[in-house]
Amino acid sequence: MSGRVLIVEDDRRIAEWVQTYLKRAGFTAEIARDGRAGLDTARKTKPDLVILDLTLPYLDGVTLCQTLRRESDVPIIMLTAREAPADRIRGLESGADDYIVKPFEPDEVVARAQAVLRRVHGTVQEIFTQGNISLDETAGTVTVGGEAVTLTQAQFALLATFMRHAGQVLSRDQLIELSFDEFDGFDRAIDTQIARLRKRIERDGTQPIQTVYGAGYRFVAVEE
Amino acid sequence: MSGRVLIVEDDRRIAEWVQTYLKRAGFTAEIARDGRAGLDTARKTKPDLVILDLTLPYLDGVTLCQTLRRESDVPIIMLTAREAPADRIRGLESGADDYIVKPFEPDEVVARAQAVLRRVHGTVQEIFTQGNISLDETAGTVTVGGEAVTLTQAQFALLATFMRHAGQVLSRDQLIELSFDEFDGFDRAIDTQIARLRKRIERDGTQPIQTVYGAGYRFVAVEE
DNA sequence: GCAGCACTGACACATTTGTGACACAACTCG
DNA sequence: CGAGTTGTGTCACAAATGTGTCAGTGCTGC
Repeated sequence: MSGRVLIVEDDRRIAEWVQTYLKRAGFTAEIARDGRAGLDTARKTKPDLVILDLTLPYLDGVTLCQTLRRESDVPIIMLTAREAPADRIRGLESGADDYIVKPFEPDEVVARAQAVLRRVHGTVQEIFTQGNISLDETAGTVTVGGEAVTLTQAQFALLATFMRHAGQVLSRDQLIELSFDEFDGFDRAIDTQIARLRKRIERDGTQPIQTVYGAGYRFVAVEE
Repeated sequence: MSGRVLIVEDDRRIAEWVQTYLKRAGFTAEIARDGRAGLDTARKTKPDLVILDLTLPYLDGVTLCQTLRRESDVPIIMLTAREAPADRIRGLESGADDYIVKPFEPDEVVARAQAVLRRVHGTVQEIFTQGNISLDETAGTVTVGGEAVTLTQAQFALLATFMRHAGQVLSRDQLIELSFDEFDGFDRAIDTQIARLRKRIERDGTQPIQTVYGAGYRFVAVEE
């Protein structure tokens, strides 16, 4: 379950804090620093979910929320500062699907985000393309060079993680953390899965998954 | 990814408790007993992470946090007593990256410390460029004159240290301390690694890594 | 200048450590 | 039960790293 989230929040620290936890939970998260930027970004990137601070420069949260509501049915979670009940009401009236009161636990944000997405969509659409490999999270399909490839669940999750963090070196522990909810086994089990995954996605000598000796693995796009 | 942690906490018992667990997890941990000492130590030793009690003698946690923030971007974890939400907000607003509510499990401190370090070193893309050499810590890649170069872990860590302290003379001991979490071997082993590193990053007579007789080595940028 | 010393570079080697391959057993799900 | 999937153990191989030795170079004091 993943999704593209837009965080509209003027306090950089809070924004990045939320972003981090969302990323760790498998989301892709973008930040807009004020209301106007938030509206622009939302129109352009069409995120799966918007997390919206109530008090924002240029264009306040309520107005932004109403505007977005008129244009799309993107789910919106409102961050309301203080314990001002009036704010919550205004938030929900303006069309938010849920609200979180500051101060909050980051885990709570993740949980609510997942809940809202599950509620609204059932699932979330995600398609990655890197070089000749493309992966559709919704459909659960992978194609290499246009040709369909079948992967097991674990291999699929691994590949998704690789494509989401293309170019980065990922340790076995990171791969486990990012790919599986729960995992029991030594980290060497990853090697086996990587080997199986390689067999299925490598084409005539290309090496999309590189071994970084002593560190882990790295996925890089392969040109046609 | 080294881990030197500074613990600023007036309760000796708690401080040593945390210290023990951090050390066991592979960190190097130092303790300062009050705010002023904390500030001094932080300035002198430049730790990778500061764990900060909110209530401190001489200089309270919030003030210390703000001061540190102005001077550097060292990650800060705040220890907030009890469940005072106001404290958490003040903590985060003053620039802390994360907070932990007392009473806490020592394992939690370790986990958060690792998370914060991962976050800071991981998401913030660290790319150094000096002359024709550029190094990407996230991707684990090095290019010289635009051409990719593969290095081993040790050589990569060494080069990263050099680029981080470009122009400075670094003794072998300093290089070891700054580059490796644990290192077993004589300091002459560094010579071998330097030699191997030079072979890979020198181009037509340039000497990015200079030998300083009797003192150590120095990295200097090379013009095109 | 020059001898003597300390330090560094080069290189081969042995050890250690990490990875790939593969077979097998446990497990899951229909 | 049966097919497919997944983690583990083992082995062989590859890569990396520290050490030892020796030659060469830079300093120092006379």
